[in-house]
Amino acid sequence: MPEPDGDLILDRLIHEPGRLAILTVLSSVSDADFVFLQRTTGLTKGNLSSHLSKLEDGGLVEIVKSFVRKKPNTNVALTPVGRERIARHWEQLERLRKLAEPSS
Amino acid sequence: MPEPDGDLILDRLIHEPGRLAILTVLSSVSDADFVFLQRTTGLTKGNLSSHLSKLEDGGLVEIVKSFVRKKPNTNVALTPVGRERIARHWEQLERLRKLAEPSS
DNA sequence: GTGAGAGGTTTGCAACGCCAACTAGTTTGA
DNA sequence: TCAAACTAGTTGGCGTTGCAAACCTCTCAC
Repeated sequence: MPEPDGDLILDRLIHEPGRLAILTVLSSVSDADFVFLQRTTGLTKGNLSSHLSKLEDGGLVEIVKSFVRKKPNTNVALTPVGRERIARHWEQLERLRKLAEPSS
Repeated sequence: MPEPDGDLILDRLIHEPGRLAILTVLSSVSDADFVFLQRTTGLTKGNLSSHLSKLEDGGLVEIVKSFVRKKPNTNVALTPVGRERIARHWEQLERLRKLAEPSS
């Protein structure tokens, strides 16, 4: 089965809209806590929780749990790997979009 | 539950990598047959078939089946609606990507 | 006619996303 | 003081999806 164009394979872990939103927010803030992410992405708690687990499993983010003012606090930040992979992902999308432009 | 940014909701029908690839190819060629799409997208037949059905159900593409040199031939083209929706989708992605750029 | 190949479609299943329900602890207030 | 309400998440159940393998129908070469 012929590959389409070499490396135009989109990373599903990143591509999923919910996670893309999370990663996008994280790209611009260095780190964020659960509540902040929930507000900015519009995801439900459950959703956000499971997406974060997957991103952590994939090594894209680092999660640090602690207690802030006696309440549980989940802090999330991109790992260097995550930062690189999301950058690559945007490049892939850009490349794909270019293909779609009929030179017009 | 607060909406994240109003209309930054990604269209899942379009966003799915396989279909994004199909739509991207179709954006640049006006119409294409099954085999051509399979080659350019790298999808398997089964996959391509089911994705095309979904795109058709969603009104994004028009599918015309006929016989070419006695063999079945499936021809696919974007509908005006499809063309518009994929354009909007790229806009949404662009907006999202902009959010990720920390002004650097 | 028989085998190989083209051009797809259908099926079966694992993985995924999503919401609702639940857990664990804290604050409020009667 | 003790229960109701709130904060901050996690887990479970379920429907949907994507994927590849198996299958189908027809054609052509021999």
